[in-house]
Amino acid sequence: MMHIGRMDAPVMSKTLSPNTAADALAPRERVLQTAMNLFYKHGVHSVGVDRIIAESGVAKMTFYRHFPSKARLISAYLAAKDETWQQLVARFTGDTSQSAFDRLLSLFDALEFAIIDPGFYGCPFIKALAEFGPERDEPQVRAQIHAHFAATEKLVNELLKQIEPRNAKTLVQPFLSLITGTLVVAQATGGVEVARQNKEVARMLLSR
Amino acid sequence: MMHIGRMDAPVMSKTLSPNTAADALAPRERVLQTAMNLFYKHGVHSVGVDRIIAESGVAKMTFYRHFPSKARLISAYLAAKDETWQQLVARFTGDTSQSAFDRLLSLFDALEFAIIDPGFYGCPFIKALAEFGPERDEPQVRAQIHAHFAATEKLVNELLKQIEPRNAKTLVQPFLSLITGTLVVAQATGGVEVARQNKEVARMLLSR
DNA sequence: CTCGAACGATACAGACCTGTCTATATCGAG
DNA sequence: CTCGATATAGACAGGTCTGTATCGTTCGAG
Repeated sequence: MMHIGRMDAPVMSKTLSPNTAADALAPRERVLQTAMNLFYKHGVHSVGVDRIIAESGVAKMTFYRHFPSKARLISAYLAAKDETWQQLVARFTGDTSQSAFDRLLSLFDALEFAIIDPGFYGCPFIKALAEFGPERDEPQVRAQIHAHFAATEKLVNELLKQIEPRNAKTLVQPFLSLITGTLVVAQATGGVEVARQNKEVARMLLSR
Repeated sequence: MMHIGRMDAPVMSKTLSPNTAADALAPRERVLQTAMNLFYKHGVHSVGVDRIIAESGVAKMTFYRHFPSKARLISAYLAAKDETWQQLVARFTGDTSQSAFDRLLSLFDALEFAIIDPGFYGCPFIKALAEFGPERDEPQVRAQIHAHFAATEKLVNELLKQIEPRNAKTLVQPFLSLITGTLVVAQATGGVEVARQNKEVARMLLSR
């Protein structure tokens, strides 16, 4: 349920000494890296496997050996994006010696950190939610998307219950709105100041 | 700049008396209606013109007479979505006899009205923003998307300047975050209560 | 050294994509 | 009635999509 990718992990079969520099990665990692960039930038439905295969410099059969279908590659892409996001969140809000108040506010520092990256093009899961509508196909992908939002909701809910147990229920979704809205507004405007401003708004909401 | 669609508007060439009921519309309107539903539900890139032509019961040449390319149809789709949204906003916030405070809060009633519709699948422009990344193609479509967000920002900014002129600048993007976040959270969770909760949050922010 | 697994290169199948073309039918205006 | 505009029906071109198949090569393990 957690790991979508394979476990065999050839990672470094040949080229024991790093050859050139760029293409020294194992084929599976080259494919995944290329897919990460292209899927995130252009959307999963606008990028075909042919392009990923060409730009990753891998044979088609090698691609299909590691990812039996495009849907599996999309799953691996979302799983990797989720993992980096969870690590970022843990880095900013994981210090349990801090107060829940500070930890929740630090979530907006994590947003700013993500947004300030020049390679930021919006939240991958909001974009994936837009590309996979209420169809019945690709249930695996849809499950990953919802799991991501559920995890964020759980974190916010637990922190809010420590801060303001009485108003936690009515504040969870507003905080989720503020978080997702930060990412959408940053994507639409290209600006980065929205994260800091929303952090102050969050502080006000918690300090009534 | 405003109108993307054609002006000729055949609308009712024949069938002066409404024939059956459903397919009594002019071909152009049938195509646009079908495209509205399919594009909004499945995303513009997942739906081909062949399907729109088939489901609208129109000949291919008729389609291409009214919409010289798929991009033009997407433009017409977004223009129509924007028009209905602007009408909804005007209906809820256009009463200038009310206070700017009440008008801005009414915007969240408009959101609730939109979300409560069983055919709600998220904000068409957030979804379009996700499907049209930072590419250089389709500049017309990208311009429409940004014009939509700019219009919302302008409205919020003008209302905020009347309510709290001193803090308007730092509140515009938080309010835009709250608005877009409302739509994303409603899409992701399927719930409708987020609109009301965010309205109360907005009230708190304006009543410090 | 030999065998087998992984990889590269490329051709191929069948479906779908956008957009064009031809031929025909209908209907209102002059 | 005739003409022109608009509609239908459907074939077609050229490209792209996902996924499979074929043929070598490379390289490490036994």
